[in-house]
Amino acid sequence: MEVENDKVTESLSIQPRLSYETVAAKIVKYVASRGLKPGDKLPTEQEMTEMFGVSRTVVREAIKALASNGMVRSRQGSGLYLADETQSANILPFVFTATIKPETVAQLFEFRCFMEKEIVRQAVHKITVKELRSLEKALKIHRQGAETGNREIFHQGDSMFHRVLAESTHNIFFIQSHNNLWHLLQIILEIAVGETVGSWQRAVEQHQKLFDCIKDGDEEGAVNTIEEHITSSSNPYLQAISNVMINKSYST
Amino acid sequence: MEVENDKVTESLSIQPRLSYETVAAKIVKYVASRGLKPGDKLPTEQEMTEMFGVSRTVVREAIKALASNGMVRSRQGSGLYLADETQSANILPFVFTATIKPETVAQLFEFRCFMEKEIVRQAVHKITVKELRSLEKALKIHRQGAETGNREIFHQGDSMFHRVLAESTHNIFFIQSHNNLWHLLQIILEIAVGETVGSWQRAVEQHQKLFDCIKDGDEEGAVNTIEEHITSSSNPYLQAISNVMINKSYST
DNA sequence: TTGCACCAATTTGTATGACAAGTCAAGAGG
DNA sequence: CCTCTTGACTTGTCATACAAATTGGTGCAA
Repeated sequence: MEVENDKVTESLSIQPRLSYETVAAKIVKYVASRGLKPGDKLPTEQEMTEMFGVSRTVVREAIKALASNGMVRSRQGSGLYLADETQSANILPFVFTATIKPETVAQLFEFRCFMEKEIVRQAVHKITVKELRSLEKALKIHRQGAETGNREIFHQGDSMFHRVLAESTHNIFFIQSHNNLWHLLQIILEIAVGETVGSWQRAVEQHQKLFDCIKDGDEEGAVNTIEEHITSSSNPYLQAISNVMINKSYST
Repeated sequence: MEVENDKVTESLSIQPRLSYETVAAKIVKYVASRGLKPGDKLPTEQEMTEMFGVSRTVVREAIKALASNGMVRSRQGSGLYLADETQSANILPFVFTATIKPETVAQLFEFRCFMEKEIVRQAVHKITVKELRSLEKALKIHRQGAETGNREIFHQGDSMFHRVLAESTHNIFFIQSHNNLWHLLQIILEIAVGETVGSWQRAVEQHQKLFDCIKDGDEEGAVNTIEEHITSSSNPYLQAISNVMINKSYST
């Protein structure tokens, strides 16, 4: 009974026990109360030590914690700044590599499919003309990469297409979630494969079809297409990860 | 063209610039190569300074970065440990949107509603008996808090209920997304309100109804209930935020 | 005046030493 | 065998010092 209670309290983390957690919370509060925007400058470490009455060590650890979550960015010689909203955390790749398992990857794709379907659903209704043009541009790059066999170009088009799609929801949380997911996919791609995954041609066709559906306002068609797209692209990933896991000798 | 290329490379961010990032990466690598599991002990800070050839300062900042991502947990006097499964590896962090605006909060609730509906939908099918018991326990705490007017107890029950719900999806990405959302809500609650929001009694009733639906396998009823729950609880937040924004003089 | 190089102050990054606070296990004593 | 104490060990915090990078201004020269 008591144990469970402790667990709850801990997970809430409303009462930070450690000093650096307190300071981190205070920094967040400071930022919010001042209405600071991305790119704005934060007080210097020295000023914070005075503001919060702790040593520079603690302030720095708090900053590092926030930085690893992608909230602040520190520039040597210059100062601390609020990071760009859409930017994702920088420690994230490292953490993820430690916990990657075939099971996790399967969950990832389940989650991604769920997210992308909603993104597409919203895109059909909310996308602007400008975004539609960007989508078309991405599609063009994507196709060019596939035809010329240029992996980097292909990837760039792919990435841009999905990014614009996410942005067309005009909801920062969908955008960030998508960014994070995409980031993780890149890591998996890098670790497991390093080579081409699935059929490039098919991917381009699916993007084209998706684009047409969105342009025509065909929600059902768009959702079906994205689902097919995600599903067909997930299998190669899963297989690749399995292979990597097998090859690696895990001494338990 | 060159710039764009750099941007892509940067977004992959496999090359940490700062020392503490390098060390963080090495720690993760160490963990992965040893196949360490949640709960396992890590080398001491002292050992790490020797392993990586850096000062204890850097090692500690690296640890703090990993800790804030939920990967490691440090216990004073004891040592460093890999965090529990559910807590480990905060893979999907929301970059805290520094500018809390009514618009952002509205987006947050839209996103949350979308997420919670799916969580509930999955919970109906996947929840275990044990989790159902935990849910009931949370409900009991929640009600007790409401009846006695104890804000902390009430909140504890509320938090536990939703957490168990998320865990019942058995998908780490849903769990983490929920954790992050909840965390954001806490911050907003603390900044904007600091007091009770909405009707406690109604919240308890909705949880009870949701519990019954899940127990009976009534997916549609459960989804409708959670939607009603989120919607009815979002309005007070939005209003509170609006008030805060108005009261605060924002000199742009 | 304008442009350039230089310098000095500021700020973050890293290293080191010290002590406080908490944990843990071995050993003394019953 | 059990309990308590002690002391070594480990993380938490503080203070200081210097390195490295940035920034803004100063002064010289064209």
